[in-house]
Amino acid sequence: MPELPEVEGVVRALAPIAIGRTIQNVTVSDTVIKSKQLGKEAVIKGITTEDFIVDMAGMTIGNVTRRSKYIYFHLMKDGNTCLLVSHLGMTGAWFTVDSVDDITEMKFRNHVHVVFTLEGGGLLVYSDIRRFGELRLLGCEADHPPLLKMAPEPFATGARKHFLEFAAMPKYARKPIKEVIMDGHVLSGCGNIYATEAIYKMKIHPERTTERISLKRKNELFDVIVAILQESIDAGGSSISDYRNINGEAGTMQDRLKMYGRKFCPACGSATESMKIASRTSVYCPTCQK
DNA sequence: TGAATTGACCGGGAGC
DNA sequence: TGCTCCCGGTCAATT
Repeated sequence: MPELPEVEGVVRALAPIAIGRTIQNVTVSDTVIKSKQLGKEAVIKGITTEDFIVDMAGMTIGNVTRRSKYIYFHLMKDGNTCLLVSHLGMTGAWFTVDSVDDITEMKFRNHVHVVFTLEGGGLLVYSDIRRFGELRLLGCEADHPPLLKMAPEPFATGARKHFLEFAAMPKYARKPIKEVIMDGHVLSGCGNIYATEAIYKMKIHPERTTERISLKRKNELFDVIVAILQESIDAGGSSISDYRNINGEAGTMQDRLKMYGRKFCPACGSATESMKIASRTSVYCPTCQK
């Protein structure tokens, strides 16, 4: 599952290869074409497959950036700018290869859905096993309002203030803290893995409601989340399940996780327990987390 | 009007 | 071996 650190790794790997390149043509898998023909919004969102192919051809990639868990391809064509927004969903991955056959892992090679052929050679490939990811071609961010509602980047000035203000709002204050820190309107880019780790480090029970955590502790929690996200970026992300970086390589952060996916608490040895919070599995130590 | 819930999008893999 | 069902990030639609 790619979260913010994993997406950051993809962007850092993708940017130097993609910036300045022009897309010669685009091909879309039969699977996606058939789904779209059935009226489903499979991978390519908000536009027909035909229009996507026509519009993307001739685009020059001016920049590749990250916003929360989204990848933004800043594009130019005929003097106009636009934005290709990519979310990896559960199992999405980008590859830069000379041929699709160069994708070594079969489960990714078998689920290639969009191939951008670049002028001067080389392919930019989007693969997605479960097709939960999305590609959305926009004129600008404002064309897709949910993007404007995202909380500030956790590393940006103002993110702490935003987090504390939103966490104090009644609609969030009465919810479990784990649900609140995973909510992209409150805090950007903290998914289930890092939320699990952060509240474990803070010794906070996942069900504890936000209003029952002091302002001082909420400040500390924010610091812990930011530190964990940064640590994971430095470690190349966590390779849980189907995340791979641009070269199909795995990160090492999963080895540093203290609670996510653990059977026993590394601090006290208690058997961990799990429960559903906001329909996501929350693993916690019943002894340490109160 | 806003909040809460449900549905859509899926294949891998666990469990039986 | 083969079947069933759980899993989950996000948005949209519905209640």
